[in-house]
Amino acid sequence: MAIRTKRRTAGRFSGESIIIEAAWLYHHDGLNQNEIAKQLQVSRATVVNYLQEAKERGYIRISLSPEIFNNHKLAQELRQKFNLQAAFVLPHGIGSDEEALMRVARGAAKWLPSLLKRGDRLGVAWGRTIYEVAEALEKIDIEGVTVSQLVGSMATPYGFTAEICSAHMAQNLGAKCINLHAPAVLSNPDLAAHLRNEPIIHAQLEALSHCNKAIFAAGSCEPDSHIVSCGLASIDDLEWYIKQGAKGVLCGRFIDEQGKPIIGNLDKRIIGVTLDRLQGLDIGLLVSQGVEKVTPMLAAIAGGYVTHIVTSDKTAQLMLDANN
Amino acid sequence: MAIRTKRRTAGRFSGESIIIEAAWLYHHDGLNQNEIAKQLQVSRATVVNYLQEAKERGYIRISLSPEIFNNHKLAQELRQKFNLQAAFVLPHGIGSDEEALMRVARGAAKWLPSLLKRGDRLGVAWGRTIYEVAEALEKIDIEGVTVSQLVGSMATPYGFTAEICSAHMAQNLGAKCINLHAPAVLSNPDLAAHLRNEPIIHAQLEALSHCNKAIFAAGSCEPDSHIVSCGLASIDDLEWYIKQGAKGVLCGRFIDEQGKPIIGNLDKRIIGVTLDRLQGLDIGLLVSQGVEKVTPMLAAIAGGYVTHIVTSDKTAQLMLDANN
DNA sequence: ACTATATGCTGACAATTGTCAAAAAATATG
DNA sequence: CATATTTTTTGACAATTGTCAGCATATAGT
Repeated sequence: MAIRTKRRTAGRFSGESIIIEAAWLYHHDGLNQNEIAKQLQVSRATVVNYLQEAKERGYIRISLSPEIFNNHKLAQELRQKFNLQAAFVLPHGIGSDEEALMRVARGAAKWLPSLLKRGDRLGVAWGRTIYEVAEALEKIDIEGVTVSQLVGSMATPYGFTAEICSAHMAQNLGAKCINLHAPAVLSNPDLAAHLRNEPIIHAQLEALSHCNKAIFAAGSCEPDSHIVSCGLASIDDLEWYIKQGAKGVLCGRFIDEQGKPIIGNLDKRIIGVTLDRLQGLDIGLLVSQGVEKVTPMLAAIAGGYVTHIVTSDKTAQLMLDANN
Repeated sequence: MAIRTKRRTAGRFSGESIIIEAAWLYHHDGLNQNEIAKQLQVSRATVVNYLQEAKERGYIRISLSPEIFNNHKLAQELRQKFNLQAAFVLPHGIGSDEEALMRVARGAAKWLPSLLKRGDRLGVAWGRTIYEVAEALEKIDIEGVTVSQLVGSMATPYGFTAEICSAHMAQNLGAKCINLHAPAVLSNPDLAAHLRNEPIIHAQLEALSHCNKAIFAAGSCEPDSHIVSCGLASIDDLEWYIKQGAKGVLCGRFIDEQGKPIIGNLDKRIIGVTLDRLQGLDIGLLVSQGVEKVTPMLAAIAGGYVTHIVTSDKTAQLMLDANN
């Protein structure tokens, strides 16, 4: 009785499994299934079976270029875990945190225009990151966009102010710019209250409270935090807020783990948007990067201020690893 | 005038190039082009374009499992470089040369049946490798196959002889076996000549000269070569042939670099096939493996005796690297 | 501002690939 | 040695994917 191999062997060219031969001809030599069927003397349907088996056996690996797609994967995971509309994860790269920040800022700048459409009113916060986004923006022109400065101005040792952030952004977006002609923080609550009632300031605050989109960064509550080094808060202020459970800073306001604003002495002296105005926007774009920003970012997300996010892969991974 | 990015940006989910998003959805999430088109708000034709660009840009890598396909690739290269009908390259593996020889022999045994069809007359040479092939053959039954012993018998220290090689092979193939009832080498040319004219031997030699397929190994010309250790040739014989340019041994005959037989004292005393009979066969299956076999194998191929080859990846690579 | 050129997008059609039930072949079983 | 069971192959059809000419939009040049 003739005993033969069940499955046909290729024989013709390679002696190896006909499955490997089919996979080779298809993926390496680029033949189509008909040509392969003819060459291997089987039906085309059989070639389909062989190719599927080659896939199942793992002979063929379709890998998505990791450095490109890993970040995309992280973005999807961020999107899912935090219920965001969209996320953009950039490679941290091998360089310093400084370089990563620049890359994230450039990424946000590249993305921002496609998130805006005519008639939008964009609120712009202030900080190093936002400044770099504004600088990195290529000059484009979307009709009828208005940019609003979300917090008052501040003299900084860095040479950039809230005014410059929003002005540059408006300039590069070809947008109208509404600045907030007031200091970010005053020494005295009463003065702040009076200033808020000044007609010009009142109008500006009114305008920014009608923004439908906003771009901001998360600030950390660590002692070397920006909010202290720029002079907005004193070390004592910071310690007080931390004692109250502050986990981050958003537009000059301290927030707790759930993203709820912590109202304290400082808040009464600040001229700027209140956080309730930043909830439920069409787009709340959080641009931040770095280990120390993870907790603040999570808090901001928990508070419902964020619909879109731009960050680095490293930061994204830390956010995903955080067990909450 | 509104200046926008030329290509639509995905915006919706990832901010990254829409091309990456399309590639991701297609290859990772397994969506089809219609679903992707709907999701990205473009036509399906555009999705096709995106996917093609992703391929061109190298975002998607389809790699063929190297451990599987490398040998297939080597086989193809052998086939091409040496103008062979087919090649079968087996992994040398991490073990000893002994193990590799066994693997190659088993590979040849697995392949051989698919190379035979009814009515074939298969010439079988002799040697360690061929013996292992005969042993490894699974018992099958191809009608009307005849196996011929290509060279006379020889007492060997290994306990296998040309007779056993061909007999086992015939047995496992369910084939008729024509043995050569004579010693492989005689001490005296005249005696050999007389023996060749003996009717029974003459008939057997006549039979084997009508083989249409043959299986053989290549022997090396090194001092520890099998042809010496088995007693077919003396060291003096070997040295004489090497001086004449011998590069290998095929069926007991010395060949030069071009595969041409070198006729010497020994040839007149041998009972066995002459090499001219091994040229132009339907199939000449060379089964050999090992560094020291590279030169003999190349010589055998140059002589036109080989249409099919079974070897190890290591050996195949050396053959391909040889600059001729 | 207007036209020229390039680039990207689309719809309609062509080609390729996937599915599935049934036939054929191989193997197991009574 | 006939029959049952499993595996492999196949043909016909369905779904998916690829192509290409023409259209729309963007950029460049004057």
